[in-house]
Parts: sequence; C-alpha cells; structure tokens
Amino acid sequence: MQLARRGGVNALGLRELTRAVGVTANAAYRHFADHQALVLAVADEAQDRLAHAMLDKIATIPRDLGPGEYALAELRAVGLGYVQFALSEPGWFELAILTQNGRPENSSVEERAPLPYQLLLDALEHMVEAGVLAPERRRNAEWACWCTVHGIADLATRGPLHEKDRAAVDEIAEYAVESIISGVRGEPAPVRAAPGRPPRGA
Amino acid sequence: MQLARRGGVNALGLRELTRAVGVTANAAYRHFADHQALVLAVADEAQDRLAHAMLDKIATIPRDLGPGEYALAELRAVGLGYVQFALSEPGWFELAILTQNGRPENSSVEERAPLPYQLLLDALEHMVEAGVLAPERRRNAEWACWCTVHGIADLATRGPLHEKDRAAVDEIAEYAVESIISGVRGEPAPVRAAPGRPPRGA
DNA sequence: TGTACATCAGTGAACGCGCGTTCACTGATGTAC
DNA sequence: TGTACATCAGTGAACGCGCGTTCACTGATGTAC
Repeated sequence: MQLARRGGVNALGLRELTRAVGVTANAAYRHFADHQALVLAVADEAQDRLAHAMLDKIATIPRDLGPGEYALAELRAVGLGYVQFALSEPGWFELAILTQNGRPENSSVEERAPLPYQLLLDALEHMVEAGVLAPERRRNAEWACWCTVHGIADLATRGPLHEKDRAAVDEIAEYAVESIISGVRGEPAPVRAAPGRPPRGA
Repeated sequence: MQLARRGGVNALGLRELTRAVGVTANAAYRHFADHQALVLAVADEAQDRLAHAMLDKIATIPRDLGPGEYALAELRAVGLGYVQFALSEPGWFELAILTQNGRPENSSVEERAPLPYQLLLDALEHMVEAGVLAPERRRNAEWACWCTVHGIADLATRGPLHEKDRAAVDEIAEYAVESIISGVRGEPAPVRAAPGRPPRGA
C-alpha cells in the first residue's frame, strides 16, 4: 500500500515490491498466484479505502436535515468524497479504479457491486424515496453522476487539471457536482458566486 | 499511428515501433531526440484526429437552426464527438489525452489551447452570444462539461462501462451530456423515454 | 564535366538494466502418536 | 517425553526476455567549385 500510494500501479512491480518488504522476489509466490493476483489484492484494498473516504464524508452530514435534504447531501458526499480521495491519494485511486480489469469474465460492476458503487446507488435510492428525484429520472442517473465525478478525478489526476492548485480543483468539483445533480433531477440550479470559493454549507 | 490505434501508449515502445516500420531500433534517433519525443509526436497527431472527429460532428448540424439552437447543438456535438472518438478509437484517445504529460513546464491547456479544448470554448462562447447561457453561469462551465464527457470516455475505455455494449454506452453518453448541459445552464431538462434509445433530434 | 566534400538515413553490435517466473533447496515451527 | 513427519515462509541462483540508448560505421544522394 505504501508503494501504491506514491507510485500507483507502476510502483507495484513484483521485484520492486518484494524488495521494499525486504524479501526475495519469489517469496511472493507463497502468497499470490502470480504478479497480477498481487496487484488485484492491492487494488481491492485501495477500493475499500475509497469507500471509507466516501463513508467518512457521509458521516459529516448534519443529522437534523429532512429526508430530502439529507438524501441530496448524501449524493453530494458520495461525489465529493470520490473526487477528494482521488486528489488526496492519486496512487490508491488509480488502483481502486483498475480493480475491474483482469477479473474473471462475467463479473460486471452491477454483479460484484463494490462498496463505492453501492454507496452511489443507495444515495440515489434514498433520493427517490424522499421524493427529491422523480422515479422516471432515476434511469441511468448513476452513470451520469459517476461519469462527471470520475471525469474530474481523472482530469485532475492525469489530465490538464493536474497543474491547477487544489483550491481551484475543489471549486470546479463542487460546481460540477451541483450541475450534474440539478441536471439529473431536472431542477434549475442556483448560480454560484463568481469570485472566490462558493459557500460550503447548505 | 497504426500501433497506437490498437495498443495505445503501451504499443509505442521504441523497438516495437521501429520493428513495425521495418528499420533498426536506433534509426529512430535520426528523427526524434529520444523515446518520449517520439511518443509526444504521436500524441499530437492523435489529438488532432480527435479534434477533427469533433469538427465532423459539428458539420452535421442542420444549417437552418436559430443561433441559440445551433450553439446548443454545437456543444452537444463537441461532447458527443469527444465520447464517440474515445469509443471508436480508444488507443488514439489515450494518446490524445496523454499529450499533456512530459511537456515543457509552464504550458497549461489554456496557454497551448489545443484544438479540442478550443472547440469546447467556442461552443460555450457561442451559447453566451446567442443568449442560451447566462454570462454569470459561464464560469467553470467548460470544466463541468469536459469532466462529464471525459468521465464517460474513461469509464467506457478503462472502467466499468467497458463491458457494456456500444448502444448502451451511447445512450448513457447522450443522457449524461443532456444532463450536464441543462445543469450548467440551470434550465430543467426534459425526461428521456424510459425503454429503448432516446430520440436523437431536437 | 569531373572531382571533393558534406549530408543524412540507416546498420549492426553491444551495454546495462529490470522484469516475471522457475527450480531445487533450507530451516524453523507445529503436530501426531 | 520423545521421535518422526508435515507444513510452510523464505532463499539463492538462474532463465529468457525486451527495453532505451550509445558507438563506430556504411552507402547513397546531393552540392560546390
């Protein structure tokens, strides 16, 4: 996990890793079938940490909100938790996403339902229950949300947003998340203040 | 370009590439300073093809639309052109995005203003001029749009959308693009039809 | 018209490196009887 | 209580590979005078 944190997948060479542990290269074969299995194990752990970052974000939502407001805050937390994890831990994030690849054939996200994905589904479900997302708008909403939030993460991690400072990216993230939420709901979004950071709270 | 098309960056090893051309490995040093310079050259070309895919998409917009409708169609074309290029040519797309990295220090996207990015800015500009995007909503709109569209491309290329079939991804793409556009504009979006593909035209 | 020289794409061999994986083996720890 | 055996993490050496890069060189083409 330490290696992955700094260097992402590329830092997880079998030799580099066993060297870091202070052990012979092929000692790894006592614990993992091959190199890929090892990487997948690290990826699983990274994905778990992503999920917990999102859960931590959810835990900060005030308890006294109505169900509608709460569900909305939940979706925001899921999205911003995802982005902020990517920004804070780009190496782990890369792994967490990669988790998919090289998996047994017929195991889609829907089937495996990894924790981060499940949190997104839950938030949307709660929104429908609370009446802040019309049922006829539920379809594909998870993908629209995920795409927006993942786009920020990837552009900020490997793309043109990489050279922007953290504050600027945070602002863009909050703006993009608000935009896609209101876009998915079909409700007009409030205009954000032009200069400086937009307000954080409700 | 042929190698990049099938294998992305990973297929652009200096030896693999010169081998494909039918030439000794170090013959490449006649034309490029080193391996990275070669990859960057390919990336530039890939980015150019991305831009032209977007331009082709723009060219299909009916001429008889009013300026507002036209500008909206332009933004849609820019976004869907981006996604569809990514889906059709994932190898080139990977290169086109990578273009950033390993560039001389102080050259941000804004300064270099590569063609695809410029097309996005133009579309937004036209929307403001035509009065279909309020000026106070212009700020950061390019990033919200880019993020959404890039998120689809990346999830469909390396992520969980990869195993979905093309039609499903296209549907998600159109839905996400509509959502983010209406989110950015602050206008309510129409509900899309639940089963089957949503209508393509206005 | 012919000679001398510069340019330049490409050659062939080598260097040093790190990689994932396999092999036969060691040495300590636990467990059955 | 002591012996025999199984388990198991780890060792050390080797295999075969492909990589980016450097070196001195060749051979054809163009150009100046």
